[in-house]
Amino acid sequence: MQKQIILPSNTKGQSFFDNVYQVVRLVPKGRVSSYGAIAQYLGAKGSARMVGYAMNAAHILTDVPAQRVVNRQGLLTGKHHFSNRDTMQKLLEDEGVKVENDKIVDFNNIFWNPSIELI
DNA sequence: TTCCTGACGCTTG
DNA sequence: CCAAGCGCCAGGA
Repeated sequence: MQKQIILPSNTKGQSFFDNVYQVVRLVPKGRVSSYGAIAQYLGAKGSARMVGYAMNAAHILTDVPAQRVVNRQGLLTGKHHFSNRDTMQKLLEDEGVKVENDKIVDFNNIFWNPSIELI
């Protein structure tokens, strides 16, 4: 039921950012993804920065779970962009994701890769 | 239009 | 293991 399909061809006309938001919205609760994985899924392999930049803009949107997107090491690199320094961690832990020292515990196990999870 | 700035990631030393 | 360098490219000034 979580498996949804995002057609790249359907993103035509939309900005790269909107594309990113769609993927982020599909990250299941209790799971996390990475900037690079999302970028790769969108066909912008070396443009993980763009995903991060998109998250910065997503700050104003309420339906984009930006806390579920971290860097490839599982570090909460974007925590400073939330209202409070610990908001990101709090949101994650509230979803059952353990965070220790700004890093997601057992990151490899709860990592959600759109290129694999989405068809 | 050009210049600058990034919530990144990989390679090297 | 840690640090630095480079590539990536969409927006805003």
